[in-house]
Amino acid sequence: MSTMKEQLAELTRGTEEVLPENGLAEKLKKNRPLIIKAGFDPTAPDLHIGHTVLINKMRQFQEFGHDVVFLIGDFTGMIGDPSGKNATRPPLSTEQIKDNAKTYEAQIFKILDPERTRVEFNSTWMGPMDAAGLIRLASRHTVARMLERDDFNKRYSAGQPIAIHEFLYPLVQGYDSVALKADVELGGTDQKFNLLVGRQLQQDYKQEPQIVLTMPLLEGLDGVQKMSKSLGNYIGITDDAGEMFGKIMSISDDLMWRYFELLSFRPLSDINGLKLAADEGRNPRDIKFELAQEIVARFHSEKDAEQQKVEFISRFQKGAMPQEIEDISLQSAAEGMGIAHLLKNANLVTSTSEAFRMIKQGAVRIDGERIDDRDCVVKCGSTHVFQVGKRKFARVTLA
RNA sequence: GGAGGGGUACUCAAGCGGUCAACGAGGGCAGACUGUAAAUCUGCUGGCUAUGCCUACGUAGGUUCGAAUCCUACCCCCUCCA
Repeated sequence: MSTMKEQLAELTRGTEEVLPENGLAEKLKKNRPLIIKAGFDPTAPDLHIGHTVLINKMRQFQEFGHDVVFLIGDFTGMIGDPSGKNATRPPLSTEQIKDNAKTYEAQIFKILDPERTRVEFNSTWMGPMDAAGLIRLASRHTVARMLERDDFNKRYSAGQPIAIHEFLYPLVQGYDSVALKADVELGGTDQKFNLLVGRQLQQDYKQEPQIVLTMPLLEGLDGVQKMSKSLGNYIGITDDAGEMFGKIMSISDDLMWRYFELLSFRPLSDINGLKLAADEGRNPRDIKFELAQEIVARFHSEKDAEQQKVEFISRFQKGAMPQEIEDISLQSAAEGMGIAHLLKNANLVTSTSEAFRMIKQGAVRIDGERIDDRDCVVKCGSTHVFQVGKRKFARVTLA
């Protein structure tokens, strides 16, 4: 059993903020399992490793014997949030939410211990609440305080509209903490305000307010914008091992350190050692290997991680063809098929126009030989490896 | 309810009768250089049965030899006033 001090050091590692500052220590002094809450949106069951920053933190709490609640905000999901740009986001059905929850579980249990994770839905208590209850809840907070929230504030002073229901979302989220009697709530830095509303509501409901612990939002592969599916700069936790390994290897050196800090389970002393090694001339690429291996091992296996490293070295350091190339069979009515059509039919490009463009730019190879002739025809009864760019390969048999 | 502003490709943003598949920027993709890093340079960035054709500037019509550009109606968004 670790001392409280050690616990505290581990639990605050990588956090953006802990509010109030000494609160967590106070809670830990209680010497009982704390209730740790973290809320998730039911509409996006496909997690990427950016989300795991938070889940990793949940895991740490779990390791110290605390109770983790994975809260799915299905109530708001059922209403459907009409704010934002894509106005017609359809409300989710109960069925869909159940499916999404299953998907969530399959993904988060690669990190969390299922035995010690409670999955809850806020519709459990929000569903039965009537209009009077909601108004009572709304009376706990003032417009002025709502407007303190940064984004509301900006929109308000910029004369942009804020719909009434947007004020209700933080209240509902805060009420979730009341319903769960949360001791600690984890969230991204963007959630800070909402998490603080939880504290206030708990006090109103005569509970000891939760500790708010915010985690930074992880930058995406571009290193600038936050990781998100819609920006396409993400590493999905269901990505296959090769893809995952490759994506990690493609990040910049600066970003690598950020990922070490937020994604690695290795102790800080280890990471500092690696930084020192880099300063002394060790190739950052090799350090990146270690990161890639750790992450791939987490979501796949040690064996996969090792294999991907070997594969990576042969592919990119020695310029070999990939080990596994998808086999595709195509039929042709004529005696052959034009290269552009073949590439399109093999899904190496999205259109024949794109195929022509790629050829023009020297990105297309057949069995390693660059193709310059856009009218090149591949004869039937042959099998060749086609390549577009550095990463797309297919072994096509033309019948 | 009234007044005004606006809807252009992945995003922002020009264009306001032909030379517009649509300037420019960002993003993305590809090539060179590398460590599948960054930075930098270059090219590309609607589709097709491919040196031509087809579809695209909110939607539907209209004027015109010709429209993203003009007219009409409609839809949507935003701001201000009430």
